[in-house]
Amino acid sequence: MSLVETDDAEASETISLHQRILSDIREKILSGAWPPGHRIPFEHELTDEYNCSRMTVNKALSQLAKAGLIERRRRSGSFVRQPQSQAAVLELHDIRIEVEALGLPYRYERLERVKRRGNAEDRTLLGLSAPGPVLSLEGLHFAGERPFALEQRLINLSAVAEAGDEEFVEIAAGPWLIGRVPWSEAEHRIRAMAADENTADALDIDPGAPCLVVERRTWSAEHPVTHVRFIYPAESHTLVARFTPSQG
Amino acid sequence: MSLVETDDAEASETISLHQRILSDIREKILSGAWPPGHRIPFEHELTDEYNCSRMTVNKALSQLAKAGLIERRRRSGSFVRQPQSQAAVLELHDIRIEVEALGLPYRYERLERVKRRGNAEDRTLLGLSAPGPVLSLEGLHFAGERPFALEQRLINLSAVAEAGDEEFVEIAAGPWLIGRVPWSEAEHRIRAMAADENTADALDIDPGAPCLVVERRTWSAEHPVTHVRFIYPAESHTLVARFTPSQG
DNA sequence: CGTTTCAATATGTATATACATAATCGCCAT
DNA sequence: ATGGCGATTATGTATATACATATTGAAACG
Repeated sequence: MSLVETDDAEASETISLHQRILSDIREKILSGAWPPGHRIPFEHELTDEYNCSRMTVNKALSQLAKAGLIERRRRSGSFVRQPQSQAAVLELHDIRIEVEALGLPYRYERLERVKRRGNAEDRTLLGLSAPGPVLSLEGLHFAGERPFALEQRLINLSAVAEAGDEEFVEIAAGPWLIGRVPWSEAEHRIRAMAADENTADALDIDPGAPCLVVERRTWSAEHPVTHVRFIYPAESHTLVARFTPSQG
Repeated sequence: MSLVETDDAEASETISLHQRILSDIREKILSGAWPPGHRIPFEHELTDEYNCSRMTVNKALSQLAKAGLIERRRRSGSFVRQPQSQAAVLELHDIRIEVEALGLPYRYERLERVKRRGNAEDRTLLGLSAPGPVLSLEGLHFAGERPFALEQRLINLSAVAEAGDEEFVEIAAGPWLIGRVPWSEAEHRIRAMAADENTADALDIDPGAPCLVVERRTWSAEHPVTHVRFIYPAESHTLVARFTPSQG
């Protein structure tokens, strides 16, 4: 592999030329040295600068373009783009992980489990057009002795038939579904809500207390799989989302 | 450009071979035809299947690997990965856009503007180590006649000196900052909160009513730029985040 | 003067080739 | 058996080359 030794005497890392070009340009843009609208050197100029072939430069620039940092125009060149609509990446971990990250013991407890033919509300939540069997689950996630989150879930049994045979007494359906369902799409809705009687009771908070609600609908191969609603007491949880322009 | 005609008699699109390989494999994975753990054909096999060079196949597979859909192992081949921790992309638009998308007239009204030497709280919020001048702003975003969101913002004047000369009476600082600051990083925190006296008063809701709070800290070239807190009455706003496995 | 045409140019896609690297398998010697 | 060693193999990176395509600027033309 043709690698490059950085001139740093102390820590001479070996990174690929591709990576070097990429991070060089990225740095110029993020530092503001090349402001939005600035024309990036032509491929043939970078070819000279880095003493490499055009393909290598092209690959790096294409990647930056795909990441949205630059815009490429035939015959004109490549230009630093105007910073775009803030899009942030929200990592939604398994609740067990989140709780354990707090250094607290995790426990799950099922409250309710009902198998039924999906009613109108079920079908709306799942996004099902035709009626079919669904599994409705309610459970509590604990951090230590305190309720951490209330989970209300619907599973489309037409899509995941085996789920109908599971009891989900001590394991939540989330981890169970992972690994049983292939790559899927998801839509999340995040909002605030006042705790109703049921919720307040389950979470051991006052009725009307503010809660953070995260709802997730999941599809696999175009078929609805599950709808889940997590309700967190306001104090217990903050979502964190990061935006970093195209790490690559 | 070497393009490929799809065999579809009706709508013969011309897409690049690269794109075709990419979407073919993507489809196989998302449909579950190639479940997690499945070994993808070797590059030389795909080379045969698509009758193209290894470079073309390699580029496509590398892209899928970068997107996290597959994992590549030297000497062993490429494998479909286990679906990862759900990471969703959260689009955070300008509030004006959001309001206008609702078909309501938008208006911004400044409530307060204070220039001061950053106190301890300011510095914590901004992530500033040294003291320095800051601009503190409070304003209301209206959708029609109803308050839509309360904005509380700090701007690090050491990073954006010109902001000190702006009044921000009728335009919010957000749109003003875009275009004046180069590409930046951001961290968002999302939580629920009960409205305090001030907030309830400004938003014309009951004290204690649930609110959705979005806080954003922004850095440009490692320097803190601004900290902003948006407070939405629970009814007025839902954040939507999507996860789609690697559109490319 | 406006319009059309054409050549120049930067990027887009693909090929064939080459060698590096990491991981694995099987062989061999202990 | 077992531990090490080298050959094999699939991927990783890079090159030189070729031609396609979109766009621009200038020349040619009416």
